[in-house]
Amino acid sequence: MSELQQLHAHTIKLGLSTDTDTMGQIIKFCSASKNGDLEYALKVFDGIPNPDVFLYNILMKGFWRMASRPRDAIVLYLRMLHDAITPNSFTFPCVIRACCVDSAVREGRQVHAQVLKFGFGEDVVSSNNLIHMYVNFLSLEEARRVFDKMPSRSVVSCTTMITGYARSGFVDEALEVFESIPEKSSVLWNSMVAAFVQTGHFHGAFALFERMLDEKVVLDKFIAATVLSACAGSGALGLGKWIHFYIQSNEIELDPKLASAIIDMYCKCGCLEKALEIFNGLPSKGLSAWNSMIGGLAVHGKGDAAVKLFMEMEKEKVAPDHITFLNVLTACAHSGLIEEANNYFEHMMDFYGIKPRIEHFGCMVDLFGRAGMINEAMEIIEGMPMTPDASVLGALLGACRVHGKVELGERIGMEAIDLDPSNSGRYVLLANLYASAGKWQDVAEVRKLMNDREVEKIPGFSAIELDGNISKFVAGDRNHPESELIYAKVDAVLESIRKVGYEPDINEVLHDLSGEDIETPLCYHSEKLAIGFGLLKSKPGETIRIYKNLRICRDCHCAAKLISEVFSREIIMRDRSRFHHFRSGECSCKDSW
DNA sequence: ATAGGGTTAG
Repeated sequence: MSELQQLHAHTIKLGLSTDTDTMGQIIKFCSASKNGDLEYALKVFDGIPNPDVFLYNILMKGFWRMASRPRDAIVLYLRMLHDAITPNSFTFPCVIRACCVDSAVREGRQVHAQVLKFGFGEDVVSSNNLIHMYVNFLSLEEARRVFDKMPSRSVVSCTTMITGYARSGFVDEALEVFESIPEKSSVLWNSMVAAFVQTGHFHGAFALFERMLDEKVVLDKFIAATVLSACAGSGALGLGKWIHFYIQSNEIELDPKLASAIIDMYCKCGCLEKALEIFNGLPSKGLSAWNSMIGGLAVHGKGDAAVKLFMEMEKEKVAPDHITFLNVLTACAHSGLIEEANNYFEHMMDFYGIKPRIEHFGCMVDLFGRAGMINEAMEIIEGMPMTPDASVLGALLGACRVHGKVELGERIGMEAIDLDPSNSGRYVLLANLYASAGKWQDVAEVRKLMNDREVEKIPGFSAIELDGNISKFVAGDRNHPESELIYAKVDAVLESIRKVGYEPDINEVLHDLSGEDIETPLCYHSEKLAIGFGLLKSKPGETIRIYKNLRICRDCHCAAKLISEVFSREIIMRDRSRFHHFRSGECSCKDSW
């Protein structure tokens, strides 16, 4: 910047201080390069009597890109029109983006009209930015209308559309757009893999990734991060390790996001030690790496370690963000650290000035709910500055179910269901709550409501990976080719733990939280089939890792503890909300989940 | 003439 100022002084001496082209270069440097200075650019701009369209464009770019002042970019555009300067094809991408990041919906639509008025309706870049803007406004129909009207769509148009569909959960529409363009770039491939991941279609993500490798598309750091998140989401450790190895052997740069994706993958696939090893080995730990590691310790029930790591982070002067606190609070919730959570909740607001979001309140509700402090949980909900959403109420409903608060749970459950009628979990929770109180009539009514509304039940499954192959089991499943053997093993295993006191809890069958089919005998729940298969196929002493998409049921939890003791096996099971490490007859969750 | 668009973690 200092060299630039010297140069600027020089140009003034030469009498060029009002020369548009020369000043254009100076403003371009100030408002478009990394170490520029927007204020300086503004001063220079103000000294120019008749700025041309290039000057306006480049300064608008500076406003939204360098200074995050999108509003000023929009104002500058208005001034430009007022000065009767005709916009060109470079003008609109800037203004549209400014409307987009400023969430200026009304202005955005007006700018769209002007794009057409000035004759840039067929400009590819302007159209792509319009699509991006409407996607950001969550107005997929308008985005699609722009997309459909384009005389020639680029691969960028498709990528933007796919990303938009994915964010709103429309994976089929995304796939249709993906297949519609023959020349696929690696960015496009990545956006489609990410679309599968974001919508929870991990299988689709892996299948597309394989197809991508077949077509010899280069596996870059973006795709690596996306596939790692798919591995994290589905517990696919084998593939996750493969990607990690690939990154190392191809010397792909470990940027903060990629490092965080690797750590998160190891955490979510049950390898906490490996995650710590990578975390500790990072030459410089970005905020994202700290966040992932704290979050990992949280879901593994290591609240103390998570809190300690957070303190270390403060010592290293890394500024935490709202995710850091979400993870710290989650850690406290899963370890029953009530006082610490209260302190950090305050600390976040008072010391760091971070306003709690709805997720933070949800976390506090969960914390008190798990600890059976229902009144405190209620107080959190009543004190929230925003309307509680279904997930906050769902957390309280879960607590009511566990602690037998039938009346409150009934009221909260109804509210949560009304707010999000398509979420099957809340119906199941409410039905379980009624069942535990013996209110069978109400159980039947909830079931009927669910049927009438055609709410899709998520089938519970347990998955186990052995030698890189993933086997999936649902309750009472006989589809596995070795199913005879597996069932015999399960029977034998249950017999041997019965000798040390296992008794199937018949009463719990009707109101467990696992979402397994109620008709299936407890002894063939998917968790037990997966454990049986694991014992059958692995060597003595090897750790058994299981992934369950819903929450583990109470009876399976009890059985797993005993199995870990009788068979001297460590069993690491990830369920919907956390990890359970079964070892020597005990579980790391200390029976509160 | 100069300049513009899409992808990844928590």
